[in-house]
Amino acid sequence: MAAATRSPSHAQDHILAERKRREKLSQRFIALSSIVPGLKKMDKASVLGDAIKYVKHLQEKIKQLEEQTKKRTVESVVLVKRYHLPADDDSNSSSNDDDDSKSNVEKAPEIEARASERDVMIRIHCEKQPGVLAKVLTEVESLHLSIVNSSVMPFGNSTLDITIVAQVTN
Amino acid sequence: MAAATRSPSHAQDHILAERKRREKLSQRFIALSSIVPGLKKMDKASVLGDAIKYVKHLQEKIKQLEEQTKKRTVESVVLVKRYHLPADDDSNSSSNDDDDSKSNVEKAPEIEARASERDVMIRIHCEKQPGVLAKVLTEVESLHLSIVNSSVMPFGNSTLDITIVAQVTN
DNA sequence: CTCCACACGTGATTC
DNA sequence: TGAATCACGTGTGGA
Repeated sequence: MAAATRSPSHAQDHILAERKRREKLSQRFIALSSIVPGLKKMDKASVLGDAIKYVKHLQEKIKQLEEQTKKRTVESVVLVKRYHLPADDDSNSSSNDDDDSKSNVEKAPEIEARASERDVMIRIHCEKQPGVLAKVLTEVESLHLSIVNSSVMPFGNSTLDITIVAQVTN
Repeated sequence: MAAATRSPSHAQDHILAERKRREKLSQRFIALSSIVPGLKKMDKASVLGDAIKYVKHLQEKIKQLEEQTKKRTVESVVLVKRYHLPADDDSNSSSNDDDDSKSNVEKAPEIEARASERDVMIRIHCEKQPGVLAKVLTEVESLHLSIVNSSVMPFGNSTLDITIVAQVTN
């Protein structure tokens, strides 16, 4: 009850440890205040408060941006159907997993087709991948089509625009 | 120097104020730790450290998402409406239609344009006419565009599909 | 029993 | 002069 902390050697140890703890905290406070923009008051309370407000703001912004990108990607896939590569398992795929931090943004290729007499035109706007042209061509030829003309154009950083004209072989 | 805190009435006031300040800080700490996901240690130091790390992560993510949306937004397809070429044809419409085997396909040229970064893609689906390519190219070049790639494909009997990739020259 | 983290009261400093 | 903030040393309680 009376004398709690004896052993003067460890007493000084305690005060030293506590001093170190405070220093660490102060350091973290400084670090936190350095990455939060628009800080007017450097109070500990203000730093914490503004940091909280800032984090909430960032979270909200991220949510909005992710919705935007999701909508955008879905919005530009309206043209034809979904592209079905062979050799892929068909699964139910109604998984309701919520997001992880990094969600892969999948871009569905836009495919447009039109026919006139014996000619068929296929236009594909997709991501630039090695071997995609050959894959598409073989895919097309595997049908009743003989390719008459084809053109591949790079567009932007990572996009390809493939135009194919083929004729039906009956 | 000697006696600092006079007025014993205000002495208790001081300790009270300090107590309130601590309470506010603790409250903020709790609030901060509640919005930072994946917290294992509830240490003040750990809360601060993880909050710092989390804020940095959010900032980085926002930067990436904003870049993505920028590209996506610009890349959206814009279907150009009826483009009236400076061709001066007074249409003798409707009167004597020759016996077409099929219904009249739309004669107005379809023009589609999309942009990504500095690249602009223009696709024209129109009737096959002599000199139409040169006309289109000069038309495009007369704008702020330098042509990077172009392709012309015949399609069907009397249709042309022109694809042009150009870059804005500012 | 030894660490570790916390809250407390208190003196000093600043506006 | 107050009011408000800070760092310090210390006691205490939980792993």
